[in-house]
Amino acid sequence: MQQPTRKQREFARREKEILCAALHLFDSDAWESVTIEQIAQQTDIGKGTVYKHFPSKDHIYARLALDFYDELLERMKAAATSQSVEKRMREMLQIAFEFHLNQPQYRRVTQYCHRDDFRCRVGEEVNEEFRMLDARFGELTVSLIEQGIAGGIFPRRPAEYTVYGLHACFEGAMNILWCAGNRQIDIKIFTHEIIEFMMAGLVNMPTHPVIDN
Amino acid sequence: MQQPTRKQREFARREKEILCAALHLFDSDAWESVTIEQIAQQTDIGKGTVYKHFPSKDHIYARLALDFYDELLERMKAAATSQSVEKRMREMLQIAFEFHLNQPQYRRVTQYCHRDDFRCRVGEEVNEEFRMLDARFGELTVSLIEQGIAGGIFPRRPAEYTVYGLHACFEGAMNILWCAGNRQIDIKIFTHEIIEFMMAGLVNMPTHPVIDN
DNA sequence: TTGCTTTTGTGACCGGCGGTCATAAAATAA
DNA sequence: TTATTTTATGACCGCCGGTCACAAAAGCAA
Repeated sequence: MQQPTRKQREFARREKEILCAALHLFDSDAWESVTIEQIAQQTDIGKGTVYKHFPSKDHIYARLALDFYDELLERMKAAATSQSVEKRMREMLQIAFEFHLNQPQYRRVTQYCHRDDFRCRVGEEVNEEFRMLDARFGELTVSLIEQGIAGGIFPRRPAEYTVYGLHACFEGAMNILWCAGNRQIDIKIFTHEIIEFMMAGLVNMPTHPVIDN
Repeated sequence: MQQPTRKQREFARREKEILCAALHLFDSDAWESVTIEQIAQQTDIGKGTVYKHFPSKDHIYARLALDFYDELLERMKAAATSQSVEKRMREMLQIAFEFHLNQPQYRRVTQYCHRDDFRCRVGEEVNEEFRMLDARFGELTVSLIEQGIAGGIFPRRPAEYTVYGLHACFEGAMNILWCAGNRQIDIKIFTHEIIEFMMAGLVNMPTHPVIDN
């Protein structure tokens, strides 16, 4: 495989600049009103050049979200190592919360990109990237839940069902944090409460009555 | 206070027709592309007439969501009556899920109206209605949690913290249900799992160490 | 270095939309 | 029936996503 040419490197560098400019501009309540023209001006290129890099505005959102989740997944994988299953689960949840909270500029693109009408619009190729990401997040969590079940810490039930509660709670918590607006929520108390709630749910759900082994 | 005049009744009737037409049109992935012109045509009125009823398109979304939540709140209040606290909590959660799932046409306007950038745009009067609704939902849930704490069913902790977990989990669950798209989720299993998860979390969270009585 | 060809960047343009407003249509009062 | 007031309306405006004809830059051969 050949090294990228100087022109290809220049193209890639400019694409990163577009994404940086976009993310910076999206970091406000007016994120949906940000125009392609504004992104082009902030990147110091022509408007038509943006379309050389991205088929549509939605693809800019998608790329930003995919890059964000790619890195979150790596961080969570790197953390799930040495301690007990329960500690690893807490640590993974903590990392997930902190990763979101430390990069609030991504909040709108990540929320927007969850929507299935959005995913319809961006087409099959980008959708496949999202599905693969979802699958890898699922694998990571299900695997840890299954280790917990095997170790007797979590109740015996299908891990792919148990993950529903974790997933719902995490996503809802992020929505609440981002939608808090001017309502005063102590973020540390909130995330602590949510993690305790999740762990209490995870550990104490009733054993699934239909497991046959 | 005078009875509304025939003209005022006619105006109110037409406003309900506009909302019905809008809801019907919003019930697809293309909901954001629905135009005021289309709503006007479906209602058999002129485009300018829509603006006699609603200051902006966002106000149409807002009114639909407010009406939806008003009715949900009444249903949940009516249910929280006779049984044990735990049964009442389960019943309230069940009602909340069923109410959403039985009226999927509201899914997009309800999700959209949670966003704080949306709430900034619709102005203070509509925002106040949303805040009052949020407060009433909070009161209903906190009150039931406090009854559970007093009855020894739920751990002693500030109810306004405990509600965080419930709130996050419910909101996240609805997001997942609506965003499932073509992914196959068995809705009955999913909602059952989520309610079990919530109840397990609610009942088993550690007692809050800083309560002083 | 020059001239020709190819590649790439660009901003004028197009079609469509939210929202406005001048005016037509309808309602009311005398 | 006529004049006045009220209300509905759709042409219009400004703006935006996305396109494309062409200008500018890059590459190549002589």
